[in-house]
Amino acid sequence: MSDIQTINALRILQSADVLKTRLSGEFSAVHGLSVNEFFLLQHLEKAPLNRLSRVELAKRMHVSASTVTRMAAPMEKLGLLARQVDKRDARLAFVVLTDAGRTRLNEASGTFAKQAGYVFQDRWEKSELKVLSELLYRLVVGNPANLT
Amino acid sequence: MSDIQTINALRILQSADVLKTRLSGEFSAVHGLSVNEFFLLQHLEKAPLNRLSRVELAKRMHVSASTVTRMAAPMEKLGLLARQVDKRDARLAFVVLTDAGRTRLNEASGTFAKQAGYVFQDRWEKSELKVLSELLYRLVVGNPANLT
DNA sequence: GCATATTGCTTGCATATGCAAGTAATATGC
DNA sequence: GCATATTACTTGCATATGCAAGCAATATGC
Repeated sequence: MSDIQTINALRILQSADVLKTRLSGEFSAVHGLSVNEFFLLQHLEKAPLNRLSRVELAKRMHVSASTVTRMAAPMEKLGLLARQVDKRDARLAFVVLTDAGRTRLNEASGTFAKQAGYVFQDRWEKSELKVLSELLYRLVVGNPANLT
Repeated sequence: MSDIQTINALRILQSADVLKTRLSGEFSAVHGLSVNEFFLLQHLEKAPLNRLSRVELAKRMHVSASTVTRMAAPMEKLGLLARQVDKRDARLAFVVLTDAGRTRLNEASGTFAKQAGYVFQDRWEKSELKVLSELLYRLVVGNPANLT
């Protein structure tokens, strides 16, 4: 447990755990969303036409296609998502963000920002947060999963 | 999707996903360990007497006590861990790192360092890695889960 | 010192997720 | 243009994990 790269990897993994733990509580309680469902909505909002095929969504979320199938079903029933079959290619079943989904996402984004604020406030200067974001950017840049 | 704190939180979560994906493949293939089992071994190695109660281990790993119970059982059978009941308090069942466990951990640590190297090399100067580690340190300092 | 509360661990049940197989649609090679 | 391969999605099964209940041991209040 020594070289700087190992330490950074460990700290990133642990920081993510801390963040996820903080988020998941309030997310399910206040918004009825899991953290992963929140990310699903975000990927759709960022996508052209607010829609993505299930396979593409799976890649961006770092989950399997079956997980997307199973996550989308209940969210469709709630009206947060819709299914849209492609006319040219009947295999494609897009997941589309509905207005209700966008509304829910906006509410949850507030919670996300609030929790991120708790975590970072008072321990980092604004300039340091900027440096941190730039260093982390190199880890996620080019990754289709990147939401920032 | 705007303020710097939100962006940093998102990037940390995504970076952790990238790292975990990279690690889990080689870990299970080469060492027969999941990433979480690797962390379990690390927590024990860092602990006094190389042992921790199940409850304490659960806290440090950010998992439930039942998960520790279930993770430890097969690792005990493999001889990587041992169970040690406290004489004073018969409720306490320590999880202890065995020599075989330490050996396995050392092998896996090499893999971890190698993968961390792949991720960070060529994209960060040594000095930047130092800055990154210091900024991340504030997220994990004081956390009993911190391994660095 | 006894009744009650708390603590540490385990187990049953529910949920989440991956993998592999299955199905249907489209693409490719000839 | 037909046979085969590939792609997109779904489903069955296995594993991982949390929560709540259960159990046993210890601590606490009186």
